[in-house]
Amino acid sequence: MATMDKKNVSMNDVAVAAGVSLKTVSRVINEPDSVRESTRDKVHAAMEALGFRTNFAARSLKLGRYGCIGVVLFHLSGGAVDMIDGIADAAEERGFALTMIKKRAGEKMTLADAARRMSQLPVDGMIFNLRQMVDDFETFEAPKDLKTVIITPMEHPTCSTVSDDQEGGARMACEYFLDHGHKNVYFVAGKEESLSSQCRMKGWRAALEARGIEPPDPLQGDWNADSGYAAGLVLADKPDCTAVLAANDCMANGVMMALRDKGLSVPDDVSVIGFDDELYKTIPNSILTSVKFRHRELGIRALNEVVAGLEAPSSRSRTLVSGVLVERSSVRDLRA
Amino acid sequence: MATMDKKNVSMNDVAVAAGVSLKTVSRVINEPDSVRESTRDKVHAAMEALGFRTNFAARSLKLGRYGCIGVVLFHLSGGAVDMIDGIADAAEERGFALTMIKKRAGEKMTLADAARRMSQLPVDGMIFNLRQMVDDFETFEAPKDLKTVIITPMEHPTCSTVSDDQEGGARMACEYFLDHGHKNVYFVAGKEESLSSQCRMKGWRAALEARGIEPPDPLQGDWNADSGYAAGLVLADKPDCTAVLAANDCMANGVMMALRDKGLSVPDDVSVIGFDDELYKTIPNSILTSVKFRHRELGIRALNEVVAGLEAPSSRSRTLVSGVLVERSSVRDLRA
DNA sequence: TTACGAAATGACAACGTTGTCATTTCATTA
DNA sequence: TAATGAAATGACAACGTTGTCATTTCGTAA
Repeated sequence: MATMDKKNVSMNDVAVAAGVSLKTVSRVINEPDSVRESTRDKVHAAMEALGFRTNFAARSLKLGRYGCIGVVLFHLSGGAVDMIDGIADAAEERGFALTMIKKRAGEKMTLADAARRMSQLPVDGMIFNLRQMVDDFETFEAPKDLKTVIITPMEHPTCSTVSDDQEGGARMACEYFLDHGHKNVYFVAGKEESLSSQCRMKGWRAALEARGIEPPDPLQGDWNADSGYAAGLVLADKPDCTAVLAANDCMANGVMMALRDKGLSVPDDVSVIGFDDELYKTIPNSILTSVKFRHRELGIRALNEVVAGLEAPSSRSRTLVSGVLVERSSVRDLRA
Repeated sequence: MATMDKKNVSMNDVAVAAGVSLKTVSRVINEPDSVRESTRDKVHAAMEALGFRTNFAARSLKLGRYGCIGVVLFHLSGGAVDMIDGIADAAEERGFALTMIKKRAGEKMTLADAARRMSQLPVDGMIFNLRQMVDDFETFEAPKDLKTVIITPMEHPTCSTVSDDQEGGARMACEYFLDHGHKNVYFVAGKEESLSSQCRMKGWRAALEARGIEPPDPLQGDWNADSGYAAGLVLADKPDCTAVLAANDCMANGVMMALRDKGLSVPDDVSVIGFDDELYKTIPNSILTSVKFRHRELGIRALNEVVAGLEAPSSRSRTLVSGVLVERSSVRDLRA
């Protein structure tokens, strides 16, 4: 009555039970067509009965690959969900699993640290999600045998990178203001160390300067609504302020609330554009025009780039995923 | 000049280069104290020179374990970020990496499917993040050699589960209303298929019934502000409505906006409580009292439960992580 | 029936580690 | 200096797969 269940059922156990050779079991799994149907059935029955599952370690040792892509999260923010979603879906589709590690809060992790850790894990290639500066960014060289893609707005000298076109998105929003007859655009920045905020600011500056407009001093925020509100109070007192670009929707909302509290109307008195297009989730009948980035697409591209690099020892590439301006009614047309 | 760089550097290569035996190299890595310092240095030098990194597959094949915990995302929502964050941090701390797979949109994945896929991957135990019902929930049995923890508000007959105490959180909010002198509480639900919404509703019902109050019909929402706004318009017309519990903050905000548009004041005329405590990010000077769940803690608990099950072949357990009522000023005290 | 080529199956080595046990080297004491 | 035991090192097998090549079985035609 005592069924002695062995710890791990191996192919050999299955082979013995089915009365065939080890190699035949292997064939049933990897090239079933090369095995006679009657034999196949016996083997399948034995596998079922014993509860066999192929051993990942042995298999990948033999094959020399894992079928896993590493993901290093230097930073895990809200937008990261959709990106991970994209990475995971694309991986699934191409038959890969993900191996994930994360920088701990407070911990200092360089690209080299991440690469070192990853290369001890079951991983054929890797993706770094990097939204802030890191010490060895310029000097880092990826392991030659581990295709590495970095998700970051910065260009890297040797690694492939993928990014939202944050700068382009900001430029687009600015030009939208200008094309609607606005003569100037104020900017509310996100957290200072955030690369996203820096890029958005850069795009804003570039767009204004391209039309010969001197950019006013940007206002410093911290991504949250309260900092936007504070900025809005300041802006409400500037008579030349007709257009405000806020580095995200929460701050944009803060700005709008402050303007309203100061007796100004959006968009009649002041026009506002935000980023991320997420205000509609929280505010009913939201009117905020916003630049939306396709984070999911970003993840998909990153994963595809890694997988491509696995097959062909590809060179460095740079992918930009453009943003989309979601138009609502927070921008007034000053022409005519 | 042509340096022939071998594809993979093995311990044997290092051993030859350092003039020691294979086993000595192994020892330098796994039990450095048992190796004379001079030898150790030679080996380290050789490892450095050749760029040696231990082979994950071979190592885990020999050891019979991977040092990885599997995470299955049946569902990837906003709150999941913090949970993943917790899982990842706790894993890091205990020296584990994560292996992740995700249900694709539209795909049908049962617990058995997930377990089957995972057991072919490098994984010592696994965590399922399950926020909706799944066909084989009741009948599922986890592989005996793979400790399985399910993050879900439902109790499972054989697997350990971890969950926010959603029901308790809703009860807490309700009682808070009642303790402040309210005679009844209306409820705005989230998406119908969401277990979170169902549990929150259950807690709301239970709290009212416990005080002999007949719960009014709940209003159906879809998590977004607009659906909350619609509910708010309806509630504004109910003279007996002094307290509204909305299943999340976005809908709560929608309710508040509708009430305001109907000329009612929060909290003077109607009191409101939400869930998740995230409105303050989007709304400046937010007054919304909200039940906050500690998703990060949830992830940590889940991971710890898995790891504990690895060491001691533990039995089934059920962990509830309590919520916290973040008090602001959206509830009026009707006593006195 | 026999011979033949193709299809199906099997024996054995190899992947790169770690565990077991045997052997060598070293420092210490008589 | 020789004897002793402890410390350091090494030889070899084993983990569970897959690749290579040899062998057996089968169906078909002479």
